[in-house]
Amino acid sequence: MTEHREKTRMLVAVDCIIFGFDGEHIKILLIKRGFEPEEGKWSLMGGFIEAHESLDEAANKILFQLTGLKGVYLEQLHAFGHPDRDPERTISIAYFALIDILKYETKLHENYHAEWFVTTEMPELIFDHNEMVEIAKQKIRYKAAHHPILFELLPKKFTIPQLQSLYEGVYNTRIDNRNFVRKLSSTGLLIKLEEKDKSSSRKGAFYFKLDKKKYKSKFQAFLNLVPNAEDLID
Amino acid sequence: MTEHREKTRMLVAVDCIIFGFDGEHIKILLIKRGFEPEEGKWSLMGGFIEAHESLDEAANKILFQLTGLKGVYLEQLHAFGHPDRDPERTISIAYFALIDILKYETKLHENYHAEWFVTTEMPELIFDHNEMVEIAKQKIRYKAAHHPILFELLPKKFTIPQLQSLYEGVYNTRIDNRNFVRKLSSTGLLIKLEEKDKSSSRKGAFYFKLDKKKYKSKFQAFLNLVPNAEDLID
DNA sequence: TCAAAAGTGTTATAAGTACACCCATGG
DNA sequence: CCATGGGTGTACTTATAACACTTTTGA
Repeated sequence: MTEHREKTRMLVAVDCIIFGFDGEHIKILLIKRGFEPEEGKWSLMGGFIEAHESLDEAANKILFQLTGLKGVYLEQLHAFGHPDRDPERTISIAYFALIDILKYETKLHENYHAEWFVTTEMPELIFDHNEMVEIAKQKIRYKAAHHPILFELLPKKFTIPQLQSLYEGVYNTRIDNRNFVRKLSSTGLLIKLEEKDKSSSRKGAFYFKLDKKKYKSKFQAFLNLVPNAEDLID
Repeated sequence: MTEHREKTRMLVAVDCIIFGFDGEHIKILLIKRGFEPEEGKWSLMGGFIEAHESLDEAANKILFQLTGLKGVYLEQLHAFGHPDRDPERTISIAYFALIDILKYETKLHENYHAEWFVTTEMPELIFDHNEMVEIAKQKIRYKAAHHPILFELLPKKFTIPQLQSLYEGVYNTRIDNRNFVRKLSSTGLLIKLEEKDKSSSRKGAFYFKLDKKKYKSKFQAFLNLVPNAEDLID
């Protein structure tokens, strides 16, 4: 961008940190590499940027290759560029995705030897991928403290107990159920359905769905669903 | 990062959005390009990543070249990679810096034909640099609503009226002085000095300095110095 | 003495937190 | 009929917002 000194051309990659929630735990989708370098080791799904595509396009493509999903929540996280982060000089732009784990097509697992891992029990990853995952977890905790992104991890209809255990999982803390419900309903984001989910209790828990209009309009508002959401790092 | 298809190597650049505050306005430091491409037009200061350096190192180097400053606030903003953002395919990692405009060595202006511009009266910039600046302004508004980053723009000693007009400038709003002072003192970040700044009133305004220990420890805390800090975009 | 900016308190409203019991149901 | 998880209300504390007058001083 400035004067012409020697211009070093480099590989530029995109790596995706894909989060899902199975009703109990936050999980990350990893692949066991069937190719060099580092064949046989676990890594994030990624790929090189091609000449014709933008970063966002590349990230969406990679996400689609592994999950079969389009139009899901995907956000640029950070660019990583330590000279020795990869055997050949490569800059990687990391993205994180939040997907409904049930929409994910399990068949695609096999092509890529992919597997979901609970975020607290992850294998060693190649290159700086462990660092990327840590930064992504931090970012989600930071952002979800004020914006309703965690809904992206849930199916269209979900129960309050599910939602609460999602927040409790992300923040590794117990949340008072009465305060949680009050804050939730003050957002006006939820619409109560007739139907109940009877799968996890005799009484059953009512399903809710998102009010999509309000969701879009309040997406940037500060919601504060998480108590004591201080000391979070961006 | 995934299977070997054709690997396209690209130029990777760093561009710096450098913010300063002159006591009245937030300003951005731009250079008039003395080199191709786009010679004679205004742009951000930038440079290509070299083979041996990390992204942060490159950004710090570029900042130093233009300002003579080291160790100032510098944060990665976003990676830009539209295929046609630049005549030759280039990925640019944008950083933003917050500097004390008085520390800046004016001599360096001349080497680069640099000039400070009020953020509301900026010239047309090359490539996607206008977009970068917009995103940087947004980011600062978002971040400064909860974290005390704006102190990075002030000299070691500063007055409350200066600080307030800084916030008023960033958010383009008037802030109630009594509420502002109360919130400020509840943070415990400021230490009152004996000395007064007599330059802008007969009465004079007391200088304050940052309590650096508390500043570091509270840097991640949510401070909420900005009223109605909602509807801010990350 | 007055113009111009600095500095200071109170009250009302809203939000957050802590806390414990009843409800509905299937087995 | 009882064990299990779902659902609800109240009182207290804290934070925020609105609001106007007095102080200091150099010219």
